[in-house]
Amino acid sequence: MAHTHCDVDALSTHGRATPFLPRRRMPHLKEQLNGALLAAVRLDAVAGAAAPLAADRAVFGPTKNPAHGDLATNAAMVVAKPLGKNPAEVAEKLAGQLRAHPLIESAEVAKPGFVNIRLSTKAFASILQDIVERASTYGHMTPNSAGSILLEFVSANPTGPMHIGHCRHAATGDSLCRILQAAGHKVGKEFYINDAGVQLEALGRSFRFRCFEAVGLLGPGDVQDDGEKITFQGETISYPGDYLKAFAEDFVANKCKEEIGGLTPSQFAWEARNRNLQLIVHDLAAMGVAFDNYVSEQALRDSGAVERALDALTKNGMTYEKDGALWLRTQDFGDNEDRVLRKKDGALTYMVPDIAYHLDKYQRHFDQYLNIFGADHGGYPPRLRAGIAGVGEDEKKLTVLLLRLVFLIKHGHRVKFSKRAGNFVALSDVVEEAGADATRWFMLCRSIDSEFEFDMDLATQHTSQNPVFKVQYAHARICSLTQKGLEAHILPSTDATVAAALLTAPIEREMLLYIAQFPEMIERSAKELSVHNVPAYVLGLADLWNRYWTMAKTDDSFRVINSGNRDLSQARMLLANCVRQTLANGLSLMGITAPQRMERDEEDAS
RNA sequence: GUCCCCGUAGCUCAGUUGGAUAGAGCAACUGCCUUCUAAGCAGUAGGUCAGAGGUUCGAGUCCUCUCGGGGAUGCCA
Repeated sequence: MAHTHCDVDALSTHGRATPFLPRRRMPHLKEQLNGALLAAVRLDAVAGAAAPLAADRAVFGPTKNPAHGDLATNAAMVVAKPLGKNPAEVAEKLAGQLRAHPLIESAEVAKPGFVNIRLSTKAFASILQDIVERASTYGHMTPNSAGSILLEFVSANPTGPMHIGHCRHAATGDSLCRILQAAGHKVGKEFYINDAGVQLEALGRSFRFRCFEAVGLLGPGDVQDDGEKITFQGETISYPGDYLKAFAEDFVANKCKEEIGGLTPSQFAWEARNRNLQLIVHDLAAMGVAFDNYVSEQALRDSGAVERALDALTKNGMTYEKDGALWLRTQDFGDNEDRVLRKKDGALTYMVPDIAYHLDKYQRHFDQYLNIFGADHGGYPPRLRAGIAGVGEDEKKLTVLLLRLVFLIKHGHRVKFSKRAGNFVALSDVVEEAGADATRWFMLCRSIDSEFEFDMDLATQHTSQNPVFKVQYAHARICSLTQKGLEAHILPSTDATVAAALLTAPIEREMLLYIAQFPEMIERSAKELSVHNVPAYVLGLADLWNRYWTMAKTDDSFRVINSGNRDLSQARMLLANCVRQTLANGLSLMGITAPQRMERDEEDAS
């Protein structure tokens, strides 16, 4: 497992039938074939006693070479060794069994012991039929057929606007939610607001300074500004960015000096907090991301949850006193050393509210808890686990994904940013410049374990080979084709079996096999908690469609409409619609629109 | 020091619990629009999968070691 997270297996509950739940749907093609494979291996004539050894490793997989058929299995090789038999012999027996299966046209043995199969017309028909019947839910499990998950992501501090890093978090979290929902999980999206403690006090000081500045309350010697750092009445202004100036000017607009001067520090802090939060919600909305729930740290503190968590930790013996401080045994959960919960001076560390928050999550009884943190928070997971276990909950239900950094590339160079100077690449700027669709695409297309360079010059290209537009274009083309078909009275075939029998061109078979893999792709993404497979998948499908499309440019016999054969035209129209549906479903997993039309800009065309 | 992640084409990165001849996008070169949208397609070129051992029918993938890059290791949050 490549990811920086733990207990992935605990999340992979899909694909395994839960006894109390009905089977969510008919098994898809690959599941049926794998089932048939295992049944065949289990026969005494094939592997018999060795079959259990094959249960995990023997599967059908796609072939890279068309000469190897539609699908291939390694089952014979897996099983031959423990049986002490020749893989080719086992493969021959296995192939003999598989040939009898209605979804299998032919089964042949190849070199070391592969069994290569070709699918029957019935199998190809079932692919088409499945998509027609399931439409926008094709590839999905029945909703809520798998465990519930509370997914926390972004949780940006309400101290300023969101930057490009949050962008990746937002896109990843939202897409992961969609993938997990498609895999049958019930998912809650949650945002934790760090609106208490020293951070918020610092925000209040900064905002108070800007308000005083805006209303003309600054006294002589109040402000020191050496270009690097601003201090106000001897205290550092931690958030010097212009956004607080704008908030301040708006806030003081209808207020007199006395009114401003009479406000308490916490009133300033809360005012700034509210305005920042509003900005965050607004920025997220621009990306199409919305949360189901926002949890305020301050509200948790007010409710007494923090004290309760601390009490639980001490009561359960997960803590000890040393050097006048209270420590948590985080080493038991992989930490290098134990961590302090209550400092010598009596103040609690940030860990306690965080643990209280997680206790609050657990009290809402989800099956799993999933957090997306920045990779710079790599120290968190062991501490959180220790805390969760310490309050008597099952820390194995927590999975933490660590998401790596994003760098913005403009004109071929990394854009430098410094939080100190208050200049950073704002999420809103990225979305405004590249659009929500392209932004989401690029934020999703890399494994979360890789740092990634967001190339603005590529993302904003509408004229060149921008992958987002390529996929959307393929979708729009099929919509356009369907429209043309309507005008020509060529409707998608309603008989999948007839259609499948006519769709015999290699590229057509390739497309059918490809769209048949969509459900597996979702399952795999949900199991691995990864998002980057989705863009890769839809791009691959768009490529296939575009290739098919262009073939008709030079060979009329590949045209969908006017192919000279009405049944064939209708069969191809059905295939086109199934490809379109799969593209749309894939884009939907990323939260990217699937446009019906794409008009070419005059500017872009030049 | 310890732990985690990364190292694959000129660049950015995929590579499905170990499978057959290692892929995509961008960049480069050559072709293809009287036709269902050329925001497209075909072809060419580009690789000691960081390195060395090991495991086996079979390794980019698993194990060990080495070398590089990044992150985590506060009584900060």
